[in-house]
Amino acid sequence: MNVQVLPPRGGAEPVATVLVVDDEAAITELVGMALRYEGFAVTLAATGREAIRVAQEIRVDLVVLDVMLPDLTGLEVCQRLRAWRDVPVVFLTARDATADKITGLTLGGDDYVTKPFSVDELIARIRAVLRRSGRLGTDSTVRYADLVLDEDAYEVTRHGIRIELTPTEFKLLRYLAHNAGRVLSKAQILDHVWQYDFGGNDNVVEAYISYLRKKVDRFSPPLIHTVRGVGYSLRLPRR
Amino acid sequence: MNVQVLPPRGGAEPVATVLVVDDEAAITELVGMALRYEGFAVTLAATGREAIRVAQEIRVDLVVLDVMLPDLTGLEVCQRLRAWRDVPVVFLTARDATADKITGLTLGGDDYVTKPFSVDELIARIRAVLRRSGRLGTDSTVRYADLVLDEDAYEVTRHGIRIELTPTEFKLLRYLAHNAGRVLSKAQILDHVWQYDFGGNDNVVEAYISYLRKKVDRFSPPLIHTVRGVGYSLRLPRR
DNA sequence: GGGATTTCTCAGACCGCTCTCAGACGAGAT
DNA sequence: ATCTCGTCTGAGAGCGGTCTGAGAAATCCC
Repeated sequence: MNVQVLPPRGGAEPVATVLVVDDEAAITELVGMALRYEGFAVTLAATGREAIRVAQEIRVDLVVLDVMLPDLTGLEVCQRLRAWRDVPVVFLTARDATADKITGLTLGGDDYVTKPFSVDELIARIRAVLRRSGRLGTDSTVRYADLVLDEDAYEVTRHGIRIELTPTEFKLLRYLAHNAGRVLSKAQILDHVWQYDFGGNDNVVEAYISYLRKKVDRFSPPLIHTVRGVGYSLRLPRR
Repeated sequence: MNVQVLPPRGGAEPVATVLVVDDEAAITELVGMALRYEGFAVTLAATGREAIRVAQEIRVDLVVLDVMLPDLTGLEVCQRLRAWRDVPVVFLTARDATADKITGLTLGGDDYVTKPFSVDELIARIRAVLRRSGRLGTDSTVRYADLVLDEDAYEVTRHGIRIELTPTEFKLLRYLAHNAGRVLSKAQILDHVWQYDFGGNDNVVEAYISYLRKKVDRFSPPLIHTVRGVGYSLRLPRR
């Protein structure tokens, strides 16, 4: 029935160990909470030196690294880590970062995400980097019924027919697909899919659900269902 | 799961330990009483600091946390608790919300409920969060005779046939099902199923029982029974 | 810089849901 | 049988959640 792994991955061993480095506790909290829920083991650090110390003590599969830290720059931390052991990195950068600061960040299979980011987007990037580095399975697709969503190629098909989505539509559908069968409230969707500083109201979720329906549920059977007073759910129709 | 367990769960050990934090004694009293009745062990706190102190002294499985406390915000309390030990949280927020749009409340598998809430709704959310965090069985269904009620999917079936219910009908049936075999007065039902500030009269319960009968007791045998002068009961017919 | 695309807001329409009222119904008492 | 009181239920008003088109604002991309 449920295609995807829905429960928060019980007692089994973690998917991977992630070190989250940022001087803002709000950010490390946010990211740590979401990663733990997704089954990752998480360690937090507030400074570059602390990050390096931690990375030498425990095995880390990936580092989420703010480029602006109080003591060292993200690139310096990255270099010192790499001198010790090769570990993939996802950088966090300010939105207005100039191009020259960003170049070089994505070398070697790394990636970067600009603040303020959407939590789910960050996790998707983390997964993608882990896949590229061979630390996770290589399948980048999510499937539900005849819907196929390729997270690396940003492509969606139904019945094998290509569906063109805008970035936000894609993120919303990805979140729904990852939680297929589960009812998701508008607040939940806003928390995961939209940037963490989004201040608007949840009508925007209704609007995007409407857009998605026009594109994705043009085919039958409809997969996007409203549960009035509760939220939305991606699933096959029941009877 | 325990559904037919009717008495307020005798001497056995508690289902889980819940810390309820709110500066309004009326709220902590209300919630505490309901939780104890459901077999939870309950501790109350009126301030953020007190909550943190308590959580460090005793093992707590879940925290019910008002986002507006006199000393700290709910998020701050949450952050400090998490630094100490990972514990799931159900937040209480004001509905009118003077733009207290707090995001991220649902990120780590946590949830929130807006005031004024219905007591049973809050308890259902608490159960759901405990289930997701693996601190309770993972079965989200309640069963009685051929009636199955899935609290996560918001779905009800009888004989495996889907029954469409409105939100209030669903909550009422959930309350009846959790107390199957027991006679519940209209006042009791109003107190648990409706928001605690509901000002109307009992007739609304009669009306909803009537709706439920049309949908649920369309099948035989009838499960919803009137005990004249006392209340209602969900059970198999006698003799 | 300017055009195209995307995001977000707003407002209106729609319609399902909630709750009330009032009268019908029925059980139990006398 | 009749009365009384509690319960049931149809009708309907009002509310509120959801959907969607239109357009403003932001962003992207060449």
